[in-house]
Amino acid sequence: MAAGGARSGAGRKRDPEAHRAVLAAAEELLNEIGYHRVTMDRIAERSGVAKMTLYRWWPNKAAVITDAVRESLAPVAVPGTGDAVGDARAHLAALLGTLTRYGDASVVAGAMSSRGEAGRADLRDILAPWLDGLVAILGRAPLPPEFPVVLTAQSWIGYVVYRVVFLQEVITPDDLRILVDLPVQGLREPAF
Amino acid sequence: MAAGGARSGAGRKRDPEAHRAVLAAAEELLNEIGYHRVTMDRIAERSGVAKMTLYRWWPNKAAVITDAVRESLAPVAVPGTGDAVGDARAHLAALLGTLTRYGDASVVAGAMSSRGEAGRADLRDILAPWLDGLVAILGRAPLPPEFPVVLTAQSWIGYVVYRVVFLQEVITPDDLRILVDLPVQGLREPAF
Amino acid sequence: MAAGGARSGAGRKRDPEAHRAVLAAAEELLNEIGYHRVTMDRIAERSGVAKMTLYRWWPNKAAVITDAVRESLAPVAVPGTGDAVGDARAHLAALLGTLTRYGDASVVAGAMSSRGEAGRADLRDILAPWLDGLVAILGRAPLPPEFPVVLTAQSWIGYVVYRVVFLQEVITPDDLRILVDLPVQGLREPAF
Amino acid sequence: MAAGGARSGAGRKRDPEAHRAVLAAAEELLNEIGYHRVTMDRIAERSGVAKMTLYRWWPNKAAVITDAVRESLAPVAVPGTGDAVGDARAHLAALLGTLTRYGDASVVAGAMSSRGEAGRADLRDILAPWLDGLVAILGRAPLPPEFPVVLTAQSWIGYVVYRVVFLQEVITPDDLRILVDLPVQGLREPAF
DNA sequence: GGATAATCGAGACGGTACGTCCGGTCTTCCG
DNA sequence: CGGAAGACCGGACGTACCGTCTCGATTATCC
Repeated sequence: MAAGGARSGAGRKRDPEAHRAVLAAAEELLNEIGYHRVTMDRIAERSGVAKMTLYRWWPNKAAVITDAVRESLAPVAVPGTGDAVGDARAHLAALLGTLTRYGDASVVAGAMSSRGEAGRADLRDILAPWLDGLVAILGRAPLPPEFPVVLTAQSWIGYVVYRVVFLQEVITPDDLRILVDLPVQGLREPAF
Repeated sequence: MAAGGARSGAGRKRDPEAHRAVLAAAEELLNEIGYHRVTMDRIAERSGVAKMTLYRWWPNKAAVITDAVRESLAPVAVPGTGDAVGDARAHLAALLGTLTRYGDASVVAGAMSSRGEAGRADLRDILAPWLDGLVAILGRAPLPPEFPVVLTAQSWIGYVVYRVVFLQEVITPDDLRILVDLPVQGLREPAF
Repeated sequence: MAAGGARSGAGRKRDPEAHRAVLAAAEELLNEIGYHRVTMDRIAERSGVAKMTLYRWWPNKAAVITDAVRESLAPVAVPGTGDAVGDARAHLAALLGTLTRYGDASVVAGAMSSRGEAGRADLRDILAPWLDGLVAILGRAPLPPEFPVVLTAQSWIGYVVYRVVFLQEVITPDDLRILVDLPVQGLREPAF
Repeated sequence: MAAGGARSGAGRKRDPEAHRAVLAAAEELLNEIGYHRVTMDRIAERSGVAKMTLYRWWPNKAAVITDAVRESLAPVAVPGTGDAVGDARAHLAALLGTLTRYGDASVVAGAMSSRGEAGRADLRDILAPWLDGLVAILGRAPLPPEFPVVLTAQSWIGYVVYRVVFLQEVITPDDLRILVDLPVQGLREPAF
């Protein structure tokens, strides 16, 4: 227009409450009815946020769920008792608990992946702290410098992901004990 | 009323060509446009088979895709050179090739899981030969009897699945070498 | 596909009951809640027909309503008592009744027009029988051959449409009597 | 809406330029993309006026368009040559030009009607000067006192509205000549 | 060979969710 | 303190896909 007027910088601010309500509703619904029955309409209804607003901030359903899951996960706390083997076991047990928090973790993971590189980045972001934690634990252990710390941690996480997320099998504490001992035992108790 | 008439056994026979055409079309489409853009209608159109016929033989889309994937995978050939470590590496490399055959393996896996227990059984069926192969290879190695053969094989497969399917990372031959050496090295070169 | 199979001409037949139910539901809703509150979803729900089926047979809401209106209108019966003036009056009164059948005829007409040429063709189709009727009535009257029969009929219909549809005014029987007498009176009672 | 106004004393004065810009933008858009594709957002964007400001002055979209149309229409000038028949023809020709100014006049009319009584009042306001003009012209003609002046004028306007707005037909000068002669000819040339 | 059955291609159908669009209201900040 | 900027709710839109359901035509088997 011609006369007077405000420049940019104006405009209503994004409602943080709406953002929070959406993620909360999404997470509740995920728990209650499972991924494939969660609907954008249902999220909108439950959160009291208009569907249009959902799509203003998230490109699609998978993105909302991803965000909700990430938000809902407790921050990863790395145990530090000094006993590397025990810490690793505890950390993996915690990861296991996280991965079984939602019934159909593999469906959720598939949904994330379906968003392409962005989705996989989300997946990496979610799993990265766990890897870092294991690496830190192993870093505190008296291992030879050439020990493949990262790869070991990856194989542990892989074991858990593979059995629990992919195959929905049950991992026992014993399994974790043996798993952690596997690469380290050669170092601790050299032979049989 | 009971005596007369033709009894069962009559009727047109199932067309085996239709079955083959469906799986071929499904696999092509999976390669070309990715899981979530494959539709039953598209499979029907491409294969020249009526949609109704699809549903006569498969309960749903995920089942068709699962079958198509299973069919398309080369039969698992377990190497048997006698060198357990080399065989394990070769076998894992082959698995790696299989898992990267379809761009979005994790989406497919998620889709399978979304079918519930039946889908996970399919997933297990597909992965079981690989596990069995590794177990067989390890069984031929000079390992102490209490060595956790199955768990070791699972951690290997887990490592590959986790990095390649979940995170879409690249696994190098070196990675595989280190991975396989990890649990075994303590046995071969007892101490430092 | 390869072997066996049916040729074209097959396929489930269009369900005539669905077609009928849609138009009935649309007409009911039009009467009950008015054009702009009629919704494709509501039509679908009321008729028990899937929304997708609506869009298979009609391009949009306006087309459905147009069809419903056309269907609901009683066939135009041209009176033929021999008294041209009386017949014309009766015919116009009937038209008037038709046009006030739906509260907001001009909204409906606007909706039809919004479909472009196709919609205007529908409008013409609906009004054409009324014009033809008046022309036929005038054709039976003892008028000089150069009398502008069609134009007269159009001016009569125009009068009714303009006042009743556009302005939502009330037309009295007296109005109609005077209207019809207007162009004819010069012929019947030559001068004043 | 027309005048509206700034209140007493304090505060910034209402910007008349904004008012003008809105109506100009609305009218341009109406010409360019047609009624149903004109949106309040587009009017706001084109005019540089905030949407909120639109709704401060006009109750809804139809009102803005109505105002824009009314503003854009040239003031009705009633011809007064003394020749009633010629004047009537000229006046109707001018009306015809006005009604065809916007492609989809019936859509606009429908939109106005959709506002209920208020909208129809707008419609009447727009058309009233034309009716008054014709009545004035007929009032200057040497007609018998009982001649239905208003009804005649209405039938003329109705003829034009019906054919041009409703059916989007073309009206020729000849049509108008015959139309006007119709009710009057009986008076001028009593019989055949 | 004729009746009986099962299969197939074609495609309409009910249902459900998607992602978009727009009308109209409300909030924030700038000049 | 008026107004531009723009987020927000509500609700309809038109599309896509799933899995079911007729059709009519096409084989096979059995009597």
